[in-house]
Amino acid sequence: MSYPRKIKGFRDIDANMNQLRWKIINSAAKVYKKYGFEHYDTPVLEYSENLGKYLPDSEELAEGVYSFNNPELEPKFDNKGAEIRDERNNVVMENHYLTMRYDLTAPLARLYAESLWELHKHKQVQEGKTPLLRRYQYGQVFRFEAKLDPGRFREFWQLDFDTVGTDDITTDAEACMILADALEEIGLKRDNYIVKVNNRKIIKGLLISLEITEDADEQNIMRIIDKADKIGMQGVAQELGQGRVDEKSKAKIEGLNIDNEIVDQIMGFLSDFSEINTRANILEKLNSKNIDNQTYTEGVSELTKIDEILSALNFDENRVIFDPTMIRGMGYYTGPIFEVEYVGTYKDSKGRKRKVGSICGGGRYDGLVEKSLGMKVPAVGASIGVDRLAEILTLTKQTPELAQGPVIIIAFDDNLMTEYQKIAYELRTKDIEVEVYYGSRKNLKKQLSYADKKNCPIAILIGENEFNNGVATVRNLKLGKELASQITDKKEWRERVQSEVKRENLTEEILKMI
RNA sequence: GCCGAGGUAGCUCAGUUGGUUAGAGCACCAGAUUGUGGUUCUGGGGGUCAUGGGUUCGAAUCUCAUCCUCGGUACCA
Repeated sequence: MSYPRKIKGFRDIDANMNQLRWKIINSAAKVYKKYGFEHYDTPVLEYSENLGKYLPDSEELAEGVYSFNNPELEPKFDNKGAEIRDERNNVVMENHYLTMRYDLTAPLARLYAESLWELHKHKQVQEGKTPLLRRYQYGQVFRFEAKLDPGRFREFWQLDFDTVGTDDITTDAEACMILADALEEIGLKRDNYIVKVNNRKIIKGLLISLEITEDADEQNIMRIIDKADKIGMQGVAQELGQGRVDEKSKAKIEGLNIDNEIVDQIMGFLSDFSEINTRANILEKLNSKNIDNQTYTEGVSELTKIDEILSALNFDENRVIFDPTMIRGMGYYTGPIFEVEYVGTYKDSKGRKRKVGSICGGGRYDGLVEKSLGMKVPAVGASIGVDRLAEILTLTKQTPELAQGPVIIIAFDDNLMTEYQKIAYELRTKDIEVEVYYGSRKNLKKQLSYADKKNCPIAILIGENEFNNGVATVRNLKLGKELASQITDKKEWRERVQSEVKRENLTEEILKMI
C-alpha cells in the first residue's frame, strides 16, 4: 500500500475544468490560425544546455526549473557538435542534464536553430535572410517555485504564438492585436483586459544616458522598476537607493545604493508617465526628453511605428496602451514587450478581494536563437497563461455551460445487456454519444442520479416488460430538469417528460429529441 | 528564505476559564416512494482532534519540538 497523493503545485483536472481549458485553447488557436500561424509541438524534456544556461550544478541558475541527469549515457559534444574524444581517441560519454521546459519560447529557439544548424555550418544561410516561421503551440510548462501564489502552479499551460525570422516591427504591433483578438474570442469583454506595451530600449537608453551600462546593474534596475505596481513609486525609489522595510511583513529589503541624483533622474523619468495617458501623449513626452543615444531613439521610433499600425486598424486606447514602467521578468527580451492585465478584481474562497495581475506576456527576443545557432535571428512572440485565465473565468463566473452528457441506457436487467448494447451501437452510428450504465449499484434512483450528474439529455429505460412488448420508455431528462421547479406533482411531471416508443422507432425518436 | 496565522469527519468549519461518550452544514448510504432524478422528511455510517514529547487526577484546549497548510514579503530565467 502507498499513500496516494499529488506533488505540490501539480493538479488533477476534472471534466469541467478541461472543458474550460479547451475552450480557451480552441478559441485562441482559431485566432492564431487566422493570422497564419501553424500548429507545432516540441518535447516536454530538452537538454538543459538547449534551454539556456540553467544547469543544476550552477546553483543560482538551476533555481526554478526541474532538471536531472539523463539515465542514458551519450557522447559528449563540443559546442560545434563534434564528439569529444579522450587521449586514446575514445568517444567521451556522459549523462547529459535534462530540463523540463519552463516555457515554449526556449524550445522554439532550439527547434529553429536545429533546423538551420547544417545550413549555417555550411554557410548556406545569411544573417538577415533567415527563413520565416510562424507557429503556435500549447502545452504544459514546468517551474519549480518553493512558494506558490494563489492561482499559480508548478505545472501550467501556455498558449504561444511566435514569428521567427523577421525584425519587421509590424509583427510586434500584430502581436498586440492577436492578444486582444484572442482574449475576446475566449470571451473576455473589452473593458476586462488591457494590453500594455513598452520597449526595453527606452529604459536601456535612459540608463545609457545616465552612464549605467553594466548588464547586471541594468537588470537589477529593471527588476525593481517592474515592481512599481506592487510597491509603488516610493518603494521603487527606496529600493534603487538605500533599501526599505516592508511595513506588512517587516522584511528588510536591500537597496541598490545608487546615487540619489541618479535615482531622482530615473524616478523623474518614470513619474512623467504615472498618469494614465494616451499613446500619442506618451510618444510626445518620450520625444521631448533630452536623451539622444541610438538605443533610446530606436526604442521610441519602434513604439511610434506600433502606434501607427494599431491606430490605423482602430486598436484604440481601450485595448492597447503604452506603459513605460512595464518591464517583464524574462531576461531575453530585447525590444518591444507586451503584457496583458486583467482589469478588475475577484473574491477568493474566503471572500477577500484580490487583483488578478497579468494573464499574457511576450515581446521581441532578437538574441535567443543566436545563443545556440551563433547567428542573429530576430523573433517576436507572446503567450497566454491558460490556467490563470481559466481561474479568472471560474472566479468571475464566466464559465461555459456544462457540456451535455451522453444519452444513458438504464441497465435494469443483466439478461438484456446485449439488447442495451445493440441500441447503444445503433445510436452511435448516428453520431450520438451513448453510455450504457455499468455501475455496480443498479437501482433506478442511483442510475438516474448518475445521469443527472453527467448532464445526460435522455434516458432510455427497457426492462422485461418493455422488452417483451417491443417498446422502450424514453425520458427527457433535459426537459425534466427545466420542469422540476414548476411542477410539484410527480405524476404530472412524469407524464410530461416520459413516453413510450416502439423499439423500431427508437433511434428516430432519439434523433428528434436531441 | 523572513514575518504572521493556522492544522478537529471526504469538504467547510464550531468546540466555553482544561472536565463524562468531540458537534453542525455539505457530501455519502438507506427509507418514506412495491422499477422513476429535484424538493421535503426520517434514519445511518464516518474522526488516533497533523505528528512526537511535556505539564496535569484529567488535554482538541496549556507547553515544547517537528511536519504541513494559508497570508504577507523576497525571489522568478
